[in-house]
Order: sequence, then C-alpha cells, then structure tokens
Amino acid sequence: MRLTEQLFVTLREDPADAEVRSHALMVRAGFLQKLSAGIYIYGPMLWRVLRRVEQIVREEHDRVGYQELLMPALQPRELWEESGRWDRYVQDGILFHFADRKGSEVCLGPTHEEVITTYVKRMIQSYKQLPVMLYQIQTKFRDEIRPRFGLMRGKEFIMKDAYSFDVSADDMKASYEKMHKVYCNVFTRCGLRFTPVEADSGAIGGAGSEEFMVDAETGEDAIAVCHKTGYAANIEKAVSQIPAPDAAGDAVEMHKEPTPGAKSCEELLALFPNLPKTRLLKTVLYSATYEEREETVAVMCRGDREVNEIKLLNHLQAHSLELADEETVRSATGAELGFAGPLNLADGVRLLADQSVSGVEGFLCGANETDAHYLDVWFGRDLEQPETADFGVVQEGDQTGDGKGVIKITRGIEVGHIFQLGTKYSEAMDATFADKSQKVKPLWMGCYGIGVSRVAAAAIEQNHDENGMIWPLSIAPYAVHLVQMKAGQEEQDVLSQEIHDTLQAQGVDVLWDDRPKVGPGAKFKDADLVGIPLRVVVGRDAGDRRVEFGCRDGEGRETLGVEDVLSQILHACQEAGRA
RNA sequence: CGGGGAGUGGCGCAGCCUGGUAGCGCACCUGUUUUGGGAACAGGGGGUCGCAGGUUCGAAUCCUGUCUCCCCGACCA
Repeated sequence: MRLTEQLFVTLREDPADAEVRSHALMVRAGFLQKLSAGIYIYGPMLWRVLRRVEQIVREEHDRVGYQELLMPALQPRELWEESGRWDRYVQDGILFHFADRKGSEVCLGPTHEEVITTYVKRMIQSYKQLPVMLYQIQTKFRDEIRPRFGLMRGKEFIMKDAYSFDVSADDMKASYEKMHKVYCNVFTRCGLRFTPVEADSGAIGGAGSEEFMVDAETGEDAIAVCHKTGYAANIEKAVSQIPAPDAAGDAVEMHKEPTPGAKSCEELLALFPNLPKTRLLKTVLYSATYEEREETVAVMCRGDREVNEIKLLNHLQAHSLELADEETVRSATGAELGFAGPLNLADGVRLLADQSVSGVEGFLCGANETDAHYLDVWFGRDLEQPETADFGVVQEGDQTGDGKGVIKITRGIEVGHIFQLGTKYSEAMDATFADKSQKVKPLWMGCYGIGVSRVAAAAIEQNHDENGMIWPLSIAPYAVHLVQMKAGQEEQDVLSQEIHDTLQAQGVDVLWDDRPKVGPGAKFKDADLVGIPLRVVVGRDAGDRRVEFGCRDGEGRETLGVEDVLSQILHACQEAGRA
C-alpha cells in the first residue's frame, strides 16, 4: 500500500486529554479518534490491528471446535427479567436501555448470556447434541462509571464472547480448561506477556473464574503474585497469611480514653505513641443493599490492614455495597465520623470482623461516642468476638495462603476472563436437555470473554518507546514499513516497487512511504510512531540493489542485498503466521 | 455521584486578571531551493473564542446559567 494513496495524518504533539501512552500514541499516529467520552473511531490502521487480533482469536477457537455466530446487540428487557439481571444492571447504571416506538424496553447488550441461553435452549433437546461451543466477536455497550485511558475502558468496545454448554459439572470444567489453553495461545500469539490469575466472578456469577492479565504498570487491576509458589490472584480475590499482631500489654481493665478530633489511624497513633498499629482495631461501616432490603454492616479490621469490599459483598450475598454515608454512621454509632467501634452499636447494625482481628488483645477501638475511644479491650472479656471471616486485602510481604512463599503486588490489564457459570442461567431460563434416562437436566455453562480492542491497547502499553509504538509482528497493521528516501528518484522508485510487489505477492503486507517532498527525518519519525515491526529503507544504495533492513525495536539494523532482505522478511512473517 | 481542572482555526497553546477589530508553534495550500532522523525562504487560506442569556457605546475578556471534556475519588472513620 502506497502511503500517498491512503489517509495518513500524524500529530507531532501528544493530545492534551490522553493520560496513558497507548492512548496518546494511537491518537498521534491517527489510529484512534475520540468522538465522545469513552467512544472512539477506529481508524484504518487500528482496524487492521483489530482484524489481526480477531483472526488469531478465530483460529484458536475454531481449532478446538468452537463455531462462530453473531447475536444482536439490541436485547429485549424480558430476557433480562428471566435471568433476573435487569434490575441489578439498571441499578448499577451500567446498562444502556431505552424504549422503542411501541414502548417496549430494550438494552444494548453489555454481554450475551441471556441471548445465547435462549438460542441454545431452543436448539438443544438431547445430551447427544452436547457439548456445544459457540462464540461471537461483536461490539459491547456498557455505560461505564468512568470511561478512561482511550481504548482501555470505553463505553463501546469490541469483545469476543464464547459460551460452552455441557451435560455435567465435570464436562463444564473440561471445557473451561480447554478454553484456558485457548486463551494462553491467543495472548501468546498476540505477543503479550501475561499472567492468568484467580478472580472474582462479579456480576456474571458462577463458581470458578480466572482473569488473563497483561503485565503492565498502568494496568487498572492490582494482582497478588508469588513467583516461588506460582500463586497469582486478583487482589479482589487473593488470600494470604498475614503477619501476627504485636503482643498485648497487661490485662488491665477496659477504659475510655478522650481522643478529641482523632478520626484516623494516624491521628490515634500520634495520641498513643506506644500503641502498635496492630493493636488498633478500626470499625468500618457499610450500607449493603439486598433484593428487598438494606442493612448497615460494621466490619472490624486491624489497623494495619484494609477491608476488601468484594470479599465482604460476597460473604453478605448482597447486591451492592458501599461505604456508609455520614448520616448512617451517625445513627449507627451515635457519634460523629471517626469514632465507630464494636460496642454499643445501634440495634440492627450487623457486626462482622476480618480475620486480622483474631488474636489481637488489649486493643484500641472506637467508643461510638464523639471524641472517645476504648483502650485495653479484650475479646472474650469485654465483648464476644463477632462473626469472623476473611474480609481483608492482601498486602505485599504477606505469606501465601500455604505459607510457602511471599506475596508481591503487581499491576495488570485484564484482557480476558473465563468463568464456570454452572447452571445459573440455564436454570433461571429453563435451558434443559434430556439425558440418557430421559431425565430433564439444566445445561452446564461456561462463558469466556476477550477484550479485543483492549488487547490492542495493552499491546502498546507493553511495547512502546519514547518515539512510538512497537507492534508485535503477529498483530501489526502491516508487516513491513518500506521507507523510500527520495520518491521520484528512478532507481529508488524501481527498487521500491519491486520490493513492494514481491512481498505483496507472497502475502506480506507492506506500507510503502512513497511521499515526495517529505524529508527523511519526518519519514523515520512517522515510521517510529506507527511502529510497524520490520523496516526496509530504500536509499542511496538503491542502484546497487542494497537496502537497509531492521526492526522497529532497533535490533540488528544493517545494509544488505535485496534478495537477502526479502527472504529474511518472508521467513519472519511465516514464523509469525502472517504470510 | 463528590471534588478539582479545562473548553480560543485540524492539533498543542498564549491572550482573559486590568473589556477596545484574535495571536503563536505545528499542520494545510502555492512557488523556489532542499532530501539518511521532524528542511529553508517567500507568499497564502482557515477561528460567530463550547452554547445561551445578561452588563456595557463596545465582551474571548465581567456576571448568570448550561453543555462537553480531562483528572482524582467513590479509600477504611
């Protein structure tokens, strides 16, 4: 493709509203243009990348027996009432929904469990038809609380979603494991460095789930890993053995201490300089929302630890959970913010404790009275230890759950998530099959998503330098960037044309910078920005049929004969599966 | 949703405080020279200053409202 025959505009400066590199670089290179917050136009170059990613996804799914289909983005409310997710998604505000001209409510699909279950239940009657494995690649719509970072988190994005249907839990697990391998293959082929981690399944539901995290400092997710034991989990899900608390002092009687204005751990520790942080127990109040009711929940937690709201939410089996507002705190504690404690809470407040409080003796806690805390409080003596479970956030330096390693916290970009759904949707929506003995049973489902557009962004986050993007060969918009120094100079024209035509004929796509009146500096800068991995420079040695050949990452740049270069390129492309 | 910041040619910005005919760099167009790391010169085109009201002889600038975008937060009492 001649550059002069395509729309090619690059910017010299970063756009003012781009925070992360992938976003800024894609905009500068003309790959991406914002239409509105979280809504983007994918330019021709980016579309080539996305189609490459899609192609890899298709090949890896097809290879293990998945069939591609396409479901509608527009979905009727009734379907979501059947699964019971309408109210929750509307409440969360994530669902784009509206009424059609007849007043029937519809939504733009944020995911497709309901639709696929409907489709499959009409198709499947017998165990003989199972397993069934389907997938689609399609635009998803989610009214994100805060879209950001360009393609990383948009209101509209391209997703591959796959679904498996099996006769039993064991078969479902086998399908899940199969998909685990598919995902590893996909992301490896896309040139990404990634880590599969244990995950919380969130609003999708189901038992087991894993996320595929692209290792990147700018990732939105924190993950707990241990290289020694191989443990890896999203921080939302991660468990650990926490360091033991400091020893208690003398078993003196519990007594009230004046703590005027001391609302935070730091302020309290300043007032009690001899008190170790592990003997300060904070009490955090939450408002939990259930299907039919709300509840105020107080959670005790050691001063050096934090409450993991996801674990708490799951334990409570609540719809949603948020930090209690000031008014709720006042009525639950009878005090201003900052003095909540386990003693004398208002009736109806549910008291829980994180496991970190176990074994803490003679602690300091809020008195539920403004400007006062209790000191030297003991469980068993001054109050019973409340219902205790793991509601804590894992911290760097904790021991792994098995005690054999140490946790490190890193960050990642979630590009894939796989779930064992079980029978959650099939039971709710009556998707059943007849087994060998004519017994009607619900289908065992799995669902599996890849953020196709996010994969492109993640690839840039992981592969770029100060000059621009560096695409992995497998998903690059073009395999080869042919940079012609002087367009119009006959020897260069002829040789460039030959290189271009030869490669194209072999199935290697070439972007040919044939722009006249553009200096070499500008051409190199643009080539660096766009980040096509293989580069051929046709310049002063064109008459000798010699060109410069190198990689975008700067490795091994040298001047060679054309035939040699062509064969090296073909070889590299074949290896990357793109010729 | 709470807090902060910003809207001025396609992009990045100045001007606003102290009202008086809108400016710079990049990009773009024409011409000449130039061509291995963002070329030089000359000439040129393009902006109802987010939108709506108001104050004023006069508003990018002051006031009110509104929309949009970005960042932080939804964090422990």
